[in-house]
Amino acid sequence: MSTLKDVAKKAGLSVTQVSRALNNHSDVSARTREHVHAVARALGYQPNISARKLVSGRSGMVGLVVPWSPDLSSDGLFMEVVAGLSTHFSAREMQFVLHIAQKGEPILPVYRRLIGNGALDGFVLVDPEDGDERAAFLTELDVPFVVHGRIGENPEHPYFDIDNEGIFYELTDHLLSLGHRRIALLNGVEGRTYVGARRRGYMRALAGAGGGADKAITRNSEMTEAFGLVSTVDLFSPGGDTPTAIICGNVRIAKGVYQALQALGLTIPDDVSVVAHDDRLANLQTAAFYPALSVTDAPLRDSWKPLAGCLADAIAGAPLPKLQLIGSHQTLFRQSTAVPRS
Amino acid sequence: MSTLKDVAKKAGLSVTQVSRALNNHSDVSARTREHVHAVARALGYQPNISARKLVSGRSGMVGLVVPWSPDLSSDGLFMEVVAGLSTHFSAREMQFVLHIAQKGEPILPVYRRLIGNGALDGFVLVDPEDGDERAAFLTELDVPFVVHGRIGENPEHPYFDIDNEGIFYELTDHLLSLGHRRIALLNGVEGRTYVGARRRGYMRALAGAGGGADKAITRNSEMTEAFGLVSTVDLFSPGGDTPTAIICGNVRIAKGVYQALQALGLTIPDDVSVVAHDDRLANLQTAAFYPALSVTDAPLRDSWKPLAGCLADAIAGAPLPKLQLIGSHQTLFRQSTAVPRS
DNA sequence: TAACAAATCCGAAACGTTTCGGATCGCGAT
DNA sequence: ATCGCGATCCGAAACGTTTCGGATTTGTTA
Repeated sequence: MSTLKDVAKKAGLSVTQVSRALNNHSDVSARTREHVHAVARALGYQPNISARKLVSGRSGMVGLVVPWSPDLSSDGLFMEVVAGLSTHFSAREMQFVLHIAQKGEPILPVYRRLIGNGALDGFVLVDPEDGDERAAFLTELDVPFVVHGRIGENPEHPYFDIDNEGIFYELTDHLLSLGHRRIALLNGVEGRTYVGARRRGYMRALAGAGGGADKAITRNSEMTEAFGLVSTVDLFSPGGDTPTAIICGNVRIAKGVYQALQALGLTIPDDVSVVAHDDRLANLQTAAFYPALSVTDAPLRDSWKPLAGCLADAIAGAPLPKLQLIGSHQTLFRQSTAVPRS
Repeated sequence: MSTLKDVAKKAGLSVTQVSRALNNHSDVSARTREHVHAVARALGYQPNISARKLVSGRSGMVGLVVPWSPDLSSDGLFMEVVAGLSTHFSAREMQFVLHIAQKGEPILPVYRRLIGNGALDGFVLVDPEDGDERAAFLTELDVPFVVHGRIGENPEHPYFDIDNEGIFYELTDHLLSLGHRRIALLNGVEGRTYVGARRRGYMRALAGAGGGADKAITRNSEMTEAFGLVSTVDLFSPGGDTPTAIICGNVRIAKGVYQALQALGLTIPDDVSVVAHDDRLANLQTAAFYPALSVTDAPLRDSWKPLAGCLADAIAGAPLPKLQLIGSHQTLFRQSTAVPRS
């Protein structure tokens, strides 16, 4: 491995100037900078991140810590997350490392170890929960991190999120404006921050509509096809809160709902309207549903790049307002919604 | 973060002696060593691995590099590997980091980057293939690594492996000694080192037996239930090399074979004997098969500890013979094997 | 031509650890 | 008293990088 000194010798410059040249610093002439870069490339020079970290406090390594759980592997999602983040940090010449914590191991000490030995510059936090302890802990220790989602009302932390509340307001409002008054929401597991945001959007829309629409009908569960199927059957069982429209937390749920409604002999959208939010995770083409599913569309895949950028900026010391990002979404209303049967 | 200097000041000793005390070096009295440890604990001292790496050349971080592929997540195996290795490196106060390479990205430059910047001390190599380029590359660069499996005839690299050849010799020999002469082997995908080893064991046993047993009947594929099912149907189709016994690369294959044989109206072990190697990965209880499946048993879960130990020793500079380990296995012959129908 | 500013460069210190070579001390043997 | 030895300690150098403060060169203006 060649060092800065080697490059300096070969380029006929001081170590100082070579360092500045390679880091594209200001007071080095364009000519020498190019020359230094050329020499460095020729020698296959790579900066030693340990030395760099020691003096500058930055190693360029960031991490993701996840507790081991069996469904890490079952769900294809996790690998998608890792691959996506890895890709975009690489593009910024940063190293992304994954640390799987042991089963049942408390998570905070893991962060403490990883921070204490000074290997990592910052962290990505996924699957935030209400009152998330990790964010509080890292804030306390003044360690940079970015959250995929938002924790609490007015978050003081860097994040990338989509407007979950707004999206579910839109979905609910769309159905309300068609005339629906009994609208069910099939939401995710209580405790996840996005689940609360989605509920708030739904409630806010209901509260704004007249005509006795303020009665919430919600179910919470892991967002699976089975959940959609089972809760639809339940909702339409005698004595139930039979809704005229169903909002699904994702497309998988919607698939279960479609199956259940077909089995129950109910048609979409004549008997029941169905909408969903599509994160594009499952390989389900919503346009190919029959009838074509009305959705709000916000690919989760689009998160990794802004997340990586946000953490990089946070480490570089950007001010908070620049580190709070909201992704965009599209509204695609198709054939699965209509005015309710009188 | 408190440093060595802080600990030294508080303990009333020199930095040198504190370092030696914490690393359990020889020329420090038992009393001071305990004292230093106590002070360090009280201060929550953690060594800065960057500083350590810089001077000693060791960071205590090791890595696993895997190319991204969709079936990383589908198969539960991968997470099992990561969690297992992570656990056992943690136990040795080492950091285990996972690096997912991008889809289709050539893998050697990834290693080069990871080595060049000096972050990692060594690597674990999994899923070795015949003539594996990674091992050659790392050997060339003189970077420590351990292979889960063996590459080539007389490997010059550290490894932990099971005796695949011996195991499949045993399985084949067991069937031969019962009188079988037409024995099929349902093996994994050609190219993986263990697949070759298993084939060699099978062939060696066949070659040693008389009576026209030297005709190999083999199939290669991903080792799934479907593979077992399909190839059994194929083997017993008219004009096929109808065997009297089947050796399965794992228990999933065996499950498919059982299903196929039942569908074909053939009974185990009267019409066909079945054996398998059990790596305990799938949650299939071989004793609960009907009839109970004869297996060789070598839990893959038992690999992570020796693998971690082997890499740690390799980094510490242990001689090669101490770094080439073979795991043990058990032979459990049960009710799925019998003498062939005359 | 002198003076000054801008551009470009460099030496040396610093980060936190390990380790080499030597220092100090007590103590029994010569 | 001297020597040697083991046990225990310490100062200083080194690892490869960034950065502070100052030095040198170049170009421009009075």
